[in-house]
Amino acid sequence: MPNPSFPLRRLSLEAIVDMLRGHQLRITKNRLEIVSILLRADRPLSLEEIHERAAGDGQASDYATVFRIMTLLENLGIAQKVNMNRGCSYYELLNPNQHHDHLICTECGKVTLMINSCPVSSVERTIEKKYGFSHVRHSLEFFGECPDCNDDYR
Amino acid sequence: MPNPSFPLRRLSLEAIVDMLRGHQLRITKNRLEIVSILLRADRPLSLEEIHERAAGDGQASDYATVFRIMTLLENLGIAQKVNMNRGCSYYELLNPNQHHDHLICTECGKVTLMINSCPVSSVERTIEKKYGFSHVRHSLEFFGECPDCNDDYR
DNA sequence: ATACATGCAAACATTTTGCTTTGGC
DNA sequence: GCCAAAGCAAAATGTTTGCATGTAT
Repeated sequence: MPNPSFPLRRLSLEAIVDMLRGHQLRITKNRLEIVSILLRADRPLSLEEIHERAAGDGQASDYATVFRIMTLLENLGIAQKVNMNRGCSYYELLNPNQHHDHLICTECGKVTLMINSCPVSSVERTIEKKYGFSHVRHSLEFFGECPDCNDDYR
Repeated sequence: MPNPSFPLRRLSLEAIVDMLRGHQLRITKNRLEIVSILLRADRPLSLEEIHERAAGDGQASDYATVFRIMTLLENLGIAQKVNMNRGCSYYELLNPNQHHDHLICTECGKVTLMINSCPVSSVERTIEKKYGFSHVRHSLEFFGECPDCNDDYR
């Protein structure tokens, strides 16, 4: 589904709106609001969290609409699911200029973004050659106990 | 919950049985069968798949029992969930002597195990120091299109 | 005006729990 | 025999769809 004619070049509301337009998709209040919420988020959000935050600005947008918009953004390559090892899906926008991985506390759930230290990106091309795969991407999360939750010395 | 007095030293039915005993847990037909299924599996299995395979050997064990046994094995550190980016959880046994990561085809779902090439394990200690986390582990999956599914040149 | 997007409601899938019965120790 | 584990059934949770209405183009 991602249309190579309209790549996302930077992470901004305007760039995403342009991409939607490029796919003949409509610019609606719900889409603008959800993208805006994701742009402001400092960690991946669940559908429920997105739904709540959208409701904060007035009347709630529908949960199914949140689901459909996130599915759309995912199919367009604008957003992606993040593995939080929980019972539901978490989403974040995909920044074409800056990759990051996640460090997640298994106790309190706090998410630390690890920017520009990815030990894996360079391996993807190697894997494509070695295994004959194409379009290889990765999902890398570290899980552990953050300093606040680690009670080894209490 | 994992009891340091009874670490899993190798991946075998006997070693896992010993670990269950060490925790005063009972050795039941269901537990033996599910561990045996997981030992035979060459890829992570969903609860439903485990349930099906267990049913194959006679009368079906209960789905809730499969769930409870997998939750137990996970809490003991014998098994772990693997992120397959699907609608349900997949489990595999954790081999204390040999780490592997996964290469998953987004089209057909085929899973390739990548043994002994993990580019990340060595980073865990660094992350513990840098971020003050403890007991850091990781989850790393590569997603792409396998040679059979890649239709770029057809 | 014409689709596409939304809201609402319901269906579906998966996970999880309560409680009685069974069986490992 | 005792208590943990299993079986059964139902609840809880999260995801997905159908269809009538609203709205961006």
